[in-house]
Amino acid sequence: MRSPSELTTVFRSQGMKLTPQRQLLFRLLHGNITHPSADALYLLASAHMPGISLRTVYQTLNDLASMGELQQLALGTGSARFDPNIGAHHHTICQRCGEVRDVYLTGDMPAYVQDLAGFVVDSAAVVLHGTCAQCRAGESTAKSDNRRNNVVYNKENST
Amino acid sequence: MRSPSELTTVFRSQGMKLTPQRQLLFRLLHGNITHPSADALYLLASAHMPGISLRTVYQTLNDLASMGELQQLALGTGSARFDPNIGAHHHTICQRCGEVRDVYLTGDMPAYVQDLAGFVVDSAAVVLHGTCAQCRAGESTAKSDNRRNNVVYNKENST
DNA sequence: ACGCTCATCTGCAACTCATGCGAACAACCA
DNA sequence: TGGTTGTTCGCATGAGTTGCAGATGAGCGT
Ligand SMILES: [Mn+2]
Ligand SMILES: [Mn+2]
Ligand SMILES: [Zn+2]
Ligand SMILES: [Zn+2]
Repeated sequence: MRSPSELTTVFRSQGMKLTPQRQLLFRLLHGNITHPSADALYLLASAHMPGISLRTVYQTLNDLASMGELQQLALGTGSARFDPNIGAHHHTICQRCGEVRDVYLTGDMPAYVQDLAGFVVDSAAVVLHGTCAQCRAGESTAKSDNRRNNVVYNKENST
Repeated sequence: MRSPSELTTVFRSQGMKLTPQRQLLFRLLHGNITHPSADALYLLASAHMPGISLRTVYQTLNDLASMGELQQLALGTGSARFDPNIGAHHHTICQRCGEVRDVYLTGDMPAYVQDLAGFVVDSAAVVLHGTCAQCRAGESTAKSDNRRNNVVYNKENST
């Protein structure tokens, strides 16, 4: 995803308005490596702008995704995850706490044993399911519903 | 997934009952390569046993999945897909019609550029997003909601 | 600065997919 | 055949997401 100031230019050039809600979400998403869900981002945004609506968060996430500024990940955790890192990379997901982290693989996909019967591949997604170090260390810190905890406001984006 | 007769033995040995609903679903799933959703399987089952409930289909799919007889795929198409093929393999998914097909890859995953920071991998899933041959051929045959059509009762399992 | 206009925001209803629940049912065994 | 108990079914509920329409306000021309 491009920087908030670059997005400012892009949005203006498309006749779109620069609302405080959008500006906040731009800042919260830029450089965010937590792969937040819409709800997680909503909680985070609410701390900075009480009253912002979940609907607006969804709206903005969808806008950014359809503009190609965000990648939408469907990892089967119940809710979609959004990723401002739109470069080629893959993910690990902890089956216990839901944390998603980036993984960069060497080389390309292996060759196919069978031909794909005319199927044309647009993109390949590799998802490594497993358990993160923190969850393996202690059960006490890893509750079943701490999926929201993995959204940590990274200092770089702080006001 | 094991054969219906094998599952009969397994279920009985676990104190579970062999209802007609379960027997039908065993037959409809065995060798089924369409990766049906619960709803798609429900529609198929309803043709053979009018009155069977969607709830029972979900129940049986979950039972089989937790017994390790089925693989549950979260491909982000809106609903979970169930796969009686529990061997190591991967999938293509057509972004237009939702068709899911098996893909077998040569060799193992590429080595990781970065270490996984203590993350222990249980399984790796590769999903190739793209467009199937049929959808590329003609728009006319590929409506947006023909996701249900991809469940074809394969002759081998016919009564 | 002011007012106009139209994109946006917000709250709520609706929708899809999946599960919880309890009464009716029926497979299995004695 | 009758009783026990797992199963089925219908409906309510829940999570996640989108549709909708009135209120709001950003951007622009004056
Ligand atoms: Mn990522
Ligand atoms: Mn498969
Ligand atoms: Zn974890
Ligand atoms: Zn297709």
